[in-house]
Amino acid sequence: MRFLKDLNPVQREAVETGDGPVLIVAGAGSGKTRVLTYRIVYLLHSGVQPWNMLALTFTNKAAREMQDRIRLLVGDEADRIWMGTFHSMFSRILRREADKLGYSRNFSIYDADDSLGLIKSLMNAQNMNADQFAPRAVRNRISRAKNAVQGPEEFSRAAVDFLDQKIAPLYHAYQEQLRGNNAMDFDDLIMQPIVLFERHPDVLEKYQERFRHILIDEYQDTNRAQYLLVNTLAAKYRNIYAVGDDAQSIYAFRGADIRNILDFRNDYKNARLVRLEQNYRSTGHILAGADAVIRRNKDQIAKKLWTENPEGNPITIVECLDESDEAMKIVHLIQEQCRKHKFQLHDFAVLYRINAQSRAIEDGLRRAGIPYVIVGGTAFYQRKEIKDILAYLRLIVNPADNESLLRILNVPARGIGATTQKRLKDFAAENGISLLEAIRRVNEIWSINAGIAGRVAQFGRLITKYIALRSEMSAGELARSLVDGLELIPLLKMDGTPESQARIENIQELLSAITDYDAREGDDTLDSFLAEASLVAEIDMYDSNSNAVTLMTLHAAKGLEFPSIIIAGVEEGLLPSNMSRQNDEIEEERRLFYVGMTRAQRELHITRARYRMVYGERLEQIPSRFLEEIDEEHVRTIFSTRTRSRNGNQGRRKPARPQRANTRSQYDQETASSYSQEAEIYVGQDVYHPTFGRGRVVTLKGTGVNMRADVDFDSVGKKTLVLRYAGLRPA
DNA sequence: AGCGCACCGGTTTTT
DNA sequence: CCGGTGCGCT
Repeated sequence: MRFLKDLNPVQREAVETGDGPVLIVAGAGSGKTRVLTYRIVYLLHSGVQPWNMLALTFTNKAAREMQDRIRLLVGDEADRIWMGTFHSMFSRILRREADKLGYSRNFSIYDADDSLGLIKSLMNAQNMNADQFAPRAVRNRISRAKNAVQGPEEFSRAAVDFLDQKIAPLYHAYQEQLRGNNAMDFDDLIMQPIVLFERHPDVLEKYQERFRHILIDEYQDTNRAQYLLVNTLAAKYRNIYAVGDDAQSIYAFRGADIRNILDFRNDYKNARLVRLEQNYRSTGHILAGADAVIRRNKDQIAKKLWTENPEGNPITIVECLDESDEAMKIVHLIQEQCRKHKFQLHDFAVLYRINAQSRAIEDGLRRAGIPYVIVGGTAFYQRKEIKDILAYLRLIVNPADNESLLRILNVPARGIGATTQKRLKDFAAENGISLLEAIRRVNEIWSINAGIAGRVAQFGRLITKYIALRSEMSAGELARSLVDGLELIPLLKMDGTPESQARIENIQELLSAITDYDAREGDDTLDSFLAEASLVAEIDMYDSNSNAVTLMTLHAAKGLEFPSIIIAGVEEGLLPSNMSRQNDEIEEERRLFYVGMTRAQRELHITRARYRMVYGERLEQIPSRFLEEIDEEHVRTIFSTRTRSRNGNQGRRKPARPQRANTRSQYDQETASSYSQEAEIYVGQDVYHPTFGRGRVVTLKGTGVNMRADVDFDSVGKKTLVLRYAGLRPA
């Protein structure tokens, strides 16, 4: 096994360790991904069949990248390993076994928004005052219960405080509605498999035999339900290989339970423990500074990170006046380092605590003409126009999905309002039928007058038509025909605003994504496309090769690394967030800061502002307590030299040099978009597409993952393709 | 009955 | 600066 020579002795021990429970405590930058990858290759070499492994990662992107690396080492065998997030892997299992749980295999997956909509309508139906209980709070409580594997009954029995007692019947009703809609929420994708395995020991045994080796990445961020699920699945062979770092546990708010990793050796007696402590990523100053911060936390698995890397430059703390000054200083930092270290734009990431911070930074970058990509914010699949179309498609695939139906019943506007909706709902409830069924029988509902009933019936016929068309068309054709039939694009065109133009482009992008998915995956793709679409995270679409600075939250940065990191807004109230009061929450914020610091390879800059607009009010900010925790020897501080008076004409700064800013950004946009580094596609090039054959690139639009090409094909004429999906090759 | 407009309130992080 | 809710108009 030649590849083992790429590993240091400890990594090698981690890779070659025997069967049974294993915990790899992998410090930041210690080669965790490499160990996990080689462990899988090692298992394959020792005779384990690829289909006997289940590898669970934190993001789809991580899974994809790992699969790519394994493929380079062992070839196509890699594709037979089940590798993906908990949510996508278990939704696959659930689809196969859905009937055993009283669902059918075409169930819908509800995201947090869909769940919230359902909870709101339940609260309305039960005349619960939304002022008393925030629907979001109810949803979060239910989600937490599910993460702790509490079904409605257990929850109800355990409910002691007032709020829980109020929520218990809602939880019950919510779960019933989900079942009625043939839908699962995110948490169900973990909890329902547990239920499945409890009720059907034969099914459990089938999967225990199947997945004899289970590997889990980012183990510190698993929740109780995930722990239990893996525990059940691994009970027979006990080959559980968990990799994680307790110091990087940052998802407690979503149910992650750090005890899973801290107690691993209690849960699995005679588990082997390997500590990866040599850091290959960061310079000495950065690592020492980060270590000084994280040392303050109690409750840790003992470890001491070290590195043979050079000391490098000290960590720089840049004091700024306010958020726009901060943005300017970030621009300067980027420009200066590009000159000094020959860094390129994709070598930089700007990290922040909350998405709202990106606005000011974006403004600064835009003004300087520096291209950037944002990870997070409003994810593509969360956009209204996209969710609307997906709701149509979901309804077509799963006619029981009342929630999706309600979303689109009046989109685009058909003159079917709240009152009519209520009447339809009542009729459906009285007769125990789905909303779509009620719509088909709208003539029997006397309270709905003829004019409106006509429009309702028309909607019913539309959906019925597409349900029938589904067996005759590919998913791509169906979606395209639907968008045409709804006349969404002409409707948006009439608006004429830049936003509606962007929406049109988003819709077209969605259509190409479906078409390309079709071309790749073959038949029955609408189901699986919809399932995958609900589970993509923004980070999954992130393309690190684009010629742009990356902006994202500290959470999104987990698992990534960049030559140069800038952490913005390191102030009390922001980092640590003022939502965190108790000590364990402060410790989580500290871990978050630690995660951010340890993303840096060569340069780490931290900015903070003395004043910041919060709630439309200019507040004086105090430096984060975490800054003092970095030993002085690793830090250099640059104080703000500017005075407050300059801020007086801040709002007027824009007209001061509009010409120059505009030309610059136009220039950059052009250079950025006429050439795609990743695919090496440029305008005028002859290309080859797996489905459409030969063609020539006419134009390129967008940047990064959104980059699209108009290609003139010999076979089918002109088509717009999203490069990320299209698989174009230079011909 | 539905739609458009104005105000108000509430804001972390996300599979 | 964004969305949701409530009111008044059509």
